[in-house]
Amino acid sequence: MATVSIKEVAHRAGVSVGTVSNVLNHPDTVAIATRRRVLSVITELGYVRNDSARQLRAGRSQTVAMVALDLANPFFTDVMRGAEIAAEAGGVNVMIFNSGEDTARERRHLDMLGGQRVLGVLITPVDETNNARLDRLVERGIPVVLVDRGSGSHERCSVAVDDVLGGQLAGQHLREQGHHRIAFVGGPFSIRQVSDRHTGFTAALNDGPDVRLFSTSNLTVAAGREAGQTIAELPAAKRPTAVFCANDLLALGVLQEMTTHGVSVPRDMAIVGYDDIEFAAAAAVPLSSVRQPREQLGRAATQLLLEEVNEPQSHEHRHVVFRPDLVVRESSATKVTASAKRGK
Amino acid sequence: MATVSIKEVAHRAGVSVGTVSNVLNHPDTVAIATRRRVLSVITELGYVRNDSARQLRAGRSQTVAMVALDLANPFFTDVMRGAEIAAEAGGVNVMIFNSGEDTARERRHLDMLGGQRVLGVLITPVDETNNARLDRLVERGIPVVLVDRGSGSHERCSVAVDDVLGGQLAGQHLREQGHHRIAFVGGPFSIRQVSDRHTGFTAALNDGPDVRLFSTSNLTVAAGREAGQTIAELPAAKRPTAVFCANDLLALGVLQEMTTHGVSVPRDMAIVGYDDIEFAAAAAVPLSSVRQPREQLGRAATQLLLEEVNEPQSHEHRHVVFRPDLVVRESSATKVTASAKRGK
DNA sequence: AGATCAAATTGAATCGTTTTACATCCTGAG
DNA sequence: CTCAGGATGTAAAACGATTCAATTTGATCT
Repeated sequence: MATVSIKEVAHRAGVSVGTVSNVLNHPDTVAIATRRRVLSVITELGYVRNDSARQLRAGRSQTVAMVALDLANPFFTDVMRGAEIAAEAGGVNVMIFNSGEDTARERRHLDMLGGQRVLGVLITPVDETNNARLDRLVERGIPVVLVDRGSGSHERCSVAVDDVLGGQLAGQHLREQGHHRIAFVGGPFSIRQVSDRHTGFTAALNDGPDVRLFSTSNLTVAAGREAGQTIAELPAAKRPTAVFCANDLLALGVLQEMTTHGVSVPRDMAIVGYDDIEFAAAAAVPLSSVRQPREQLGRAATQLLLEEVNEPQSHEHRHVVFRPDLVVRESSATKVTASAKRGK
Repeated sequence: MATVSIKEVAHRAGVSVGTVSNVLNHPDTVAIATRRRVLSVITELGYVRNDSARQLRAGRSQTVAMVALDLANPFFTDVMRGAEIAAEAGGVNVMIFNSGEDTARERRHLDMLGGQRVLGVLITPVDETNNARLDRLVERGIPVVLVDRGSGSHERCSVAVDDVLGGQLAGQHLREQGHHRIAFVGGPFSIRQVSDRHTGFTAALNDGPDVRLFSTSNLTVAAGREAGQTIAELPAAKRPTAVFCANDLLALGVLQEMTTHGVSVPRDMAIVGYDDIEFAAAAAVPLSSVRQPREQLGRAATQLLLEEVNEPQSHEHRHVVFRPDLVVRESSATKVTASAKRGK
């Protein structure tokens, strides 16, 4: 309960507070004997530096904050992991906050971070368009990096993954497998990711087969099942032989419905998802999926942030765009290479 | 860039710093005209309180920390959500940290939290046994609440869910369904949750059928599939007609393998999982599962913490144990009530 | 011994708030 | 007209660390 300060340590060690501080921050400037004495008093009293005082003096903290859109989504926990790794390498701490897609909560968090004088903020904002609060942080010298929200803005750095390319990869793959009747399952198109993936997908098939669109109202397994049922009930001759889904949840729903209706995957129907969530590999028929380098995303974002923190004047804002890649598994393999590919 | 302080505001408003502080903290003690003037200067200059200074003065922050064992696990994100709700109600902030089951990382986080003088800590420690660092926090007046780690210790509060009871619920349920050959899939037993669930399960069946044990080396879908294969390949006459799995991932693996081997669920085989993860309801055959009140866990933990913070002297440490409940879905329903029960 | 210089240590100022004891002003009661 | 006492407002002292100019100490060289 008695919180012990540097002054008390100094007194007990028979030195001045300045010396104690030096032991902590510039150990090489203090004589070895003194250093040892001070250190032993420190452990004896259980002294712990008061970071508030430290930060007050320094003018800023040693912490960056990540404000995630939805921590229940594994995408963000992976990004977080990457951020933690990069932060550790840079000698700073990461504090995680969760906006839960709630503007008010996001606002509260940002205000608080401003008051805390954090080093910088990594954020996937709820609202892509109105970022006044972020601008205010930047004005006050707190750099902000956007994650997975590539507003081409030149005001700040951003990291993102190329969703158009992701769609293209899926399209090329299915085309190479010789499919002619192909469908896209996904929606709503107001979500940039969805429309980008669709755009890339159709582009890859532009001189080939038409893409039939099955629009969904959200990105859940249930929605996938609904679409899957519609598809499975089509007469076999008109039914697509391949489906690309805007995310893995949809794909899993479609897959289940195919199984239920006796449509064999991949023989009668190839399926490709997006995100490569953990369950993709663990599905009844392991699911092909477009993988995003999520951890890298977090690492890169943090590195950009620290760069800006450390060289504010020479820093130029950059927009890093990563390439996703396609993980082919049984659900879309022409020849079922089966267990060999059943990775994790 | 020019970070503006209370002094500047005071100067521009033609008052003393004390008055500005009062406007912020005791608005009713300052004349309405002055208050307005000060407030307008504040917004004009974009002044933001420096929390470091505030905390230094106050001796503590207005933040509680939650150190999660593994944020990639939805269990903890739900607990987190509960904690956030309760914290908000109590007027404090929550900072989330992730130890990722890594002792070193946990240690670093705890040290940092000590330095930050947080109000209190919610934690699921990596190591159940050695909590010296937690003791040190407590000694220094920072209360700690254990989450899902019910060390009967009288040193601190804890919240947990009764896993023995959870196992019992599953056992009773399967017994009521008239099953005679019953199996338990799970492991390793060094994990308390696993052994508790097993204990409760066998207890519920003690005067009835024997429980055949299929031990796994971890709690993944892959492990579940392995066990499922073994089970499915038993001659139908000796094969269990019901399986209780130590968690949902195992259950999903078992379910897949049954489907593959043409064993109909639930007709030939009932399956019950544990955790009620989001995918449980979305599985090909919606999965019965034992649900833990995870959000409540977080809420309760935070409330205990805040209680201890606010009344340190009168506070008595408590151990709150929640009751899980069984969600019956198709995978274990005698009569398939089908779509009616397909709720998310 | 005295001068010189590097190494070690000190003391005070500083960061931005909050708080407390005190001063000032004003109003209305006596 | 005076005075008590409530409203307002102020100045200065904390809070705990870091830093920097100044000082002391001690060793080395002549």
